Amino acid sequence: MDKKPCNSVVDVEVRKGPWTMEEDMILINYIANHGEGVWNSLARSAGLKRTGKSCRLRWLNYLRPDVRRGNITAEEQLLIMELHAKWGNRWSKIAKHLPGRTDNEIKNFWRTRIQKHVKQAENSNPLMQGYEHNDHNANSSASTSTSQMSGIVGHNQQHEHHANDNYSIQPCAENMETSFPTTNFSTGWNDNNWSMEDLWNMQLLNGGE
DNA sequence: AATAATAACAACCGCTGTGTC
DNA sequence: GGACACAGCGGTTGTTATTAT
Repeated sequence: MDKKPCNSVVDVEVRKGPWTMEEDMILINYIANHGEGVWNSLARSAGLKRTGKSCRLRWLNYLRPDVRRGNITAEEQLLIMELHAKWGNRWSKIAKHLPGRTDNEIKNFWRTRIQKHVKQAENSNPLMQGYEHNDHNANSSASTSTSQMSGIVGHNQQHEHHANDNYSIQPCAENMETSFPTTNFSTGWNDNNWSMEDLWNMQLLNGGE
């Protein structure tokens, strides 16, 4: 990392909140031409009124071409649970074993879906009580937790059918492959909701400049 | 149909580790 | 070795969408 005198972006006007399509385009174009890294200066050079941190996060979690979105498969769920049982909240470490998934996505998935069911299961089944402690104690038995959690996945499926009609515990590398390239994460259209395909198509049309 | 409650997700914040000067 | 800037991580919050009443 080189260390140059660097006027803080914070001094200037800093935009916060949801990214606009225009900002996304600027970021994509800039990275396509100059590559990623040195995020603070990137943000300035690209003319984005965002912090480098914000740019990095947006790129890593959302704009990167290899980011997979939506529909976490049953295999991925199991893997997440297994790795979480092993490592605890080491989201980035877990994410490395799930190609295309981001730590943020896995973290959100865990907190919003799995943890909820763990709590429910705990209330109805004392056997589950060891699991949540893995949040704080990553050394608990992985195999025990995982096998118990499998039941939860099944339960989860019943509630998640709207999100993934293909849920079934069977080898679904095929599912993953076929669904990935055409995955459209949009749930609707508004100023802030466009498909990555659109953005990348536009980027290509612009000739990357 | 309107409203409230809940779920899901995107983004921000604070902290820590690392490299450079 | 200390100061600084950047990168990365994990926790938390805010917003939007969906479901239930």
